[in-house]
Amino acid sequence: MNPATIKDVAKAADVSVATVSRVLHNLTGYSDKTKQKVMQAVEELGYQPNAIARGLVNKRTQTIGVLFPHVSSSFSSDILHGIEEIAQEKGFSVIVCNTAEEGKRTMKYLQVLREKQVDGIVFTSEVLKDEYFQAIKEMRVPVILVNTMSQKHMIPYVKVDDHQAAYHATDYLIQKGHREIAMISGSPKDRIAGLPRLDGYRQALADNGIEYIESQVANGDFNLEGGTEAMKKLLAEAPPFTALFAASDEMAIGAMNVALERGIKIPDDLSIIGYDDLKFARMVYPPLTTIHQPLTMMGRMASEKLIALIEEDSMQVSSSIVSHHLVERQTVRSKP
Amino acid sequence: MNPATIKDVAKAADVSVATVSRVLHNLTGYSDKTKQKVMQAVEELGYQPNAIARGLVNKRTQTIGVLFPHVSSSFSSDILHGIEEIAQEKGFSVIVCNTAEEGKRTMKYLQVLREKQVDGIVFTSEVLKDEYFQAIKEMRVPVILVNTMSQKHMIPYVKVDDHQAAYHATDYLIQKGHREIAMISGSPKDRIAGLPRLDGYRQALADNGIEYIESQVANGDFNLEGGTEAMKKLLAEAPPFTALFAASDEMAIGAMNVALERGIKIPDDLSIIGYDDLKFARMVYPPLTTIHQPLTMMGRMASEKLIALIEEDSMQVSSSIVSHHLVERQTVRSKP
DNA sequence: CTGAAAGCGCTAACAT
DNA sequence: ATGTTAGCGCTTTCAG
Repeated sequence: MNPATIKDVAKAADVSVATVSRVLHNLTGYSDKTKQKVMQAVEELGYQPNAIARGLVNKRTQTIGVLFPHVSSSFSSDILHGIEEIAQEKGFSVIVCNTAEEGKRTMKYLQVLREKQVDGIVFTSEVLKDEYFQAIKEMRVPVILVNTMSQKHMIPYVKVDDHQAAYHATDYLIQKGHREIAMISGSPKDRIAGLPRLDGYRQALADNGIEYIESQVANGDFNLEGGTEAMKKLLAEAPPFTALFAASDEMAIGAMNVALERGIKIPDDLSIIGYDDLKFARMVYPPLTTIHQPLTMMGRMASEKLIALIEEDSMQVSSSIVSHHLVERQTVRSKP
Repeated sequence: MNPATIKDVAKAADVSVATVSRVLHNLTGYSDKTKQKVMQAVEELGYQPNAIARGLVNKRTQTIGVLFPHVSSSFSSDILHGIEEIAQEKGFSVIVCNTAEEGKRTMKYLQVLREKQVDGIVFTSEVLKDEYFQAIKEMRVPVILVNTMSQKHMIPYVKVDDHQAAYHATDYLIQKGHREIAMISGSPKDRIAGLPRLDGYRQALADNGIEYIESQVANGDFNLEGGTEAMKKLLAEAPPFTALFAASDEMAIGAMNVALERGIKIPDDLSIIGYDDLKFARMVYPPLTTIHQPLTMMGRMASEKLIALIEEDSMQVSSSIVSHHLVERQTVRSKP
């Protein structure tokens, strides 16, 4: 008693498989009576089409692959959420691929996705190495980049303008009267999220006639521990500062915690602004003022673009810089 | 110039497709020389097997489906992380399915998974309705439940013992000398995570000769806002309490925030213990003492069990109660 | 309006 | 050691 196939339905309805296929796809070319017979047979047998067989002939699997450096971060899961939402709406399934740190498994996953004949790929938060690009190119499926981009290759992406957002954050602090502003950054070697934010910070300082002091910037690797370490270093080695821009919420919170431990009051003694606006930014106390990245929306946009590319297979690129915004909560105050 | 198929390889290597298939699968029955020829052809043509075609004949897709009520929560993504990790190790891909609140899309997704011929299903954090059970049964693939269970049907699950964990949390507070202990719970109608935790709390009180006071329990729906509301209610309506058990970290943090706002010092004036040990539990200040659920590990276990069921198709059930543990951080202190 | 038949790319008997 | 062939379940000409 295997699952019913289209043949079984055809037999039960006493028609040919072609006809069954026709009514199942709402095509023309059958009488109402036939349709009834077929529908009834489908019903009785509990027939469900086999998407694998269909995929084999159509060369379309209605499936997309999404690559993440870490699936368990709040960051990635917000993006995934958006992607999945649109995908399911449009009748696509999504395969998640955790490429692990440094994209160790990226190549392997790209191969799997190829074998599984996915119709498209979303590549997130990682630099698109040439190797990856080649592999994807050989697959002949559309790709879309989220939260990353490639200057070398013309691939559509969806991201915020990191430079601009960092500028915005820093400038906000300056408008609040701060002049001694430290920064906890990502690695400057990170050309996607590290350098641009650092540059945005420097530019904002420069535009406001504030000298950039190298010791006022510490690298925190984007995570909590990095943030606490960087903060300690800043407190020990940097000239005094009244405000701090952290290039990620996690680092901002790490910094807040060492401030709290040392009796530095936030925002009274020190103003802090973060970056990302992850869910927990509003859960800490005081709630963190930060740069909001519309991650779920970015996921949705990426999904939409990708599916458009798949369906029309008009291979024209069109990237989106989505706008960040600054969420004022309670970790920044005007300098008296 | 379509992607090379096994036929192309066969032609290029001047052998039959059967032989190509043989060497590709490391079977026996070909000479070394043939193997060389085939390998070379594969290389030259950049041949990659088509998993869809393979799936059609093997009736195996090497794909599993995972259903979540919300993919974007830290909670779900930790589980997903574990599932994906093992799956990829064992050569399986995972399709994520966000069933949305109240499992609105569950049935629809179950159908998709059936059509896509997944080899197995992980069902998480939601009650398995009869309707779902029937649908899965018809698919004839193994299922495994994570963070939920079914008394009605014998389906293997992986979860912690909520009753016991809640007992543990409450008893810990009692051992620290507290006697007036409030609780912020989930809905008592939630038979998976709501009621058992409430019962565990009550039992611990009872076993220690402490009277259960109904007004000392407020419902918070597991989320931040619920937590703050519940805390406000408790503060307004409950008899004074020196300790609080929140049935989720989010609610605990919501409670902490209102405490902070009202000048209630934690843990000096009030001890708080949470539940889950999500990533941000250690990011708040003071770091939250809580019940740790090994979510990633639970995901791994589920994945492992599921794949075992798929591969041996020994349909024997075997559930796991995984052990929680209490993480002492800084939100609980002994009552003087 | 309907059916027969040729594949889609691959695996697995069954021959040789 | 190697080739031939019959499907897997479905879609889609092409005939009637």
